[in-house]
Amino acid sequence: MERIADRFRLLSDPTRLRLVNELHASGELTVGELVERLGISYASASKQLALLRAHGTVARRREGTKIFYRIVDPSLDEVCTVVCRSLREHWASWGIEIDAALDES
Amino acid sequence: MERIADRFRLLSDPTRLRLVNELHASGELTVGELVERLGISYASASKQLALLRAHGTVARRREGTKIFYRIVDPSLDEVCTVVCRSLREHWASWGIEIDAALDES
DNA sequence: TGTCAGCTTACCTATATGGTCAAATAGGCA
DNA sequence: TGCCTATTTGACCATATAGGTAAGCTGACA
Repeated sequence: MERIADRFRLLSDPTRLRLVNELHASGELTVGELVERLGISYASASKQLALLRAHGTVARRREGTKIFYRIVDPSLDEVCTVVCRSLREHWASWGIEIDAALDES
Repeated sequence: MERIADRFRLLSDPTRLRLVNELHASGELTVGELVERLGISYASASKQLALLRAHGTVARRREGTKIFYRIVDPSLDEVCTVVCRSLREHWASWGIEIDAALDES
C-alpha cells in the first residue's frame, strides 16, 4: 500500500506533471528544452527528473553535453487519462467546464 | 494541472488508500469500523475521511450517532487498478513478486 | 591543459501535511 | 436536563518536500 501511495505521490506535483506532459507531447527533450518551455530552473527540473527517473517513469540518454529525457512507463498515459476524465466529469456535475488542455497530460 | 496534481495527492497517503480499500471491499462502513479494522485513531480516520469527502471521493450518511461512509467516485477503481498493474509489471521486471493484496485497492 | 555549456547536487528555507491529544459537537435515551 | 456513545475539530509537533543559490561535475573543443 505504501508503494501505491508512493506512485501517486510521484504524480502529485504540478511541476513533475508538466514535465511528464511535455515529454508525452514531444517524445524526447533535453533538460534545457524542458527548462525553457516550462519556465522553471535547471535545478528544479533536474531534481524532479531525477525523482521521476528513480521511480522508473522516465529514462535519459546522453548526447554530447546534452541529456535527453523520455517517458518509459507506458501506464502513465492511462492513469492520467482516467484521472483527467473523472475530473472533467466531476466538475461538469457542478456546471464547470474544464479546458481541453487537461487531455494532454 | 494543479487540479490533477491535487487528485493524485489525495491518493498519495497510505492511510487514505487503506480507508478507500476497506470501503471498496465492504461497501459502507462506519468510522468506528474503519478505525477498528485499520488500527488507526478516530481523529486520524475522521480527518482523512473529511479530506476524501471534500474531494468528492466518498460520501457519508448518518444513522443515529453513527456515520456511514461509502465511495462515490467510480473512477477510483479504475485508477487504482491501472497503478497496481503497472507496479506489478515494474517490479516483475526486476524479478520481484508483489502479493495479491495489491489487487484490492 | 583551460574554458565553456549543460546538467546535477548540496545546503538552506519556507511551506504543507499527517498524527496525537484534548476539547467540542451531535444524537439517543433515561 | 444530564449522561453516554460516536464523531469531528483545533492546537501543536514532527517530518517531508519544493524551490532557490551556489558549487560541483562532465563532455566538447581549442
